[in-house]
Amino acid sequence: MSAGVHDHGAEGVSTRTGQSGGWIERAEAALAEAGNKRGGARRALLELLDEQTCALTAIEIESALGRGERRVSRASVYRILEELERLRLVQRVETGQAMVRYERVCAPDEHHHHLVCDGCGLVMPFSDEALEQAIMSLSRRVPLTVSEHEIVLRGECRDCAA
Amino acid sequence: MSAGVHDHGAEGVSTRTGQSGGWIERAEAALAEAGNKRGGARRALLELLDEQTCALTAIEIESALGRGERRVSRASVYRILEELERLRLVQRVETGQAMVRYERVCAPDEHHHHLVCDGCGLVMPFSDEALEQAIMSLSRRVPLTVSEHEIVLRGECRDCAA
DNA sequence: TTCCGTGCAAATCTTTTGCACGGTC
DNA sequence: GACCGTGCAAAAGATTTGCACGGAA
Repeated sequence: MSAGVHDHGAEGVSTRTGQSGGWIERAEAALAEAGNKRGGARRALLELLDEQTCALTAIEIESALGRGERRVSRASVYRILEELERLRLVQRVETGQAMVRYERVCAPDEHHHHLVCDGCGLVMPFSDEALEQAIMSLSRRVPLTVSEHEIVLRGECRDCAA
Repeated sequence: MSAGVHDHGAEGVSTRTGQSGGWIERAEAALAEAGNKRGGARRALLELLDEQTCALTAIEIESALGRGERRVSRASVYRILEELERLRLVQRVETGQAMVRYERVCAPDEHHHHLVCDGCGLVMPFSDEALEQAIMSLSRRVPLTVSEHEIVLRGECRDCAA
């Protein structure tokens, strides 16, 4: 089937670094549409998120940006992420690690979930068609108008098991 | 199939209040086995968790106990939950609501996941056999020795939609 | 008697908020 | 010029830790 673990050479699934079908452009357009002006901090954050393979915490984002040429204050990181989440350009990921993670929302066909290593904290994306089918079918039978779902598998990664 | 939403009169699934196949007894035994002495706070917390239909936050646990005859300090709530989690008698549930929730771990056939209403914060348990199958199958094809999984469906509950 | 369980208060850490300045429109 | 975006510092919460006492073994 399609248990695609991204960026790990497994059964062919999209790698999602960089060219993301113009996520940044889409984001900037949506932001403008929503009546926002441009801003350097937000631009830097968008570029960082667009390069990511998987979800980052606010702290990781802050320090990643600190290393580059455009420093961004932590308050701005949170404010910008909040706005992006509202516009559904970014989504939160709860990995059970005491801090929320954020990642860009990509095209539906790039929809994925997460593997978390309890040992080292590594977070990896994966996707599986059968799982999505089960979720979709389930969503119709539940007393809730389901708008999103999140799945996390926890365990021990290969390095930690070695 | 079996999209069982507990305690909502849907297609027959276990209600899980009270008689839980002796969860408290199992817990006390495991605790003793691990070299712990007895304690009033922990006993009260165990009884509370055993009565629950679904996951509670530490704060909710503290105030629920505060209303009863045995008050328990917040620090103890966290320490006890931590110990119970280590012994796999309790599990954390990340509902994306800024606070971690905890619930007792019951028999495998009572294994369930959660529906969360974005409107009012209501958390409901559900279980689905097809979903578990998909997860099990998937777990074998992933570069991680999977020990647990967590699924959250978010949306709008009937009351909030009305 | 020894050691664990618990309460209390202080410390940590993530996330949020208030305010002021500077840039965008 | 008006208003938004951003940095800084303080505030707000949840969770954790240090310490001392009382109960369990």
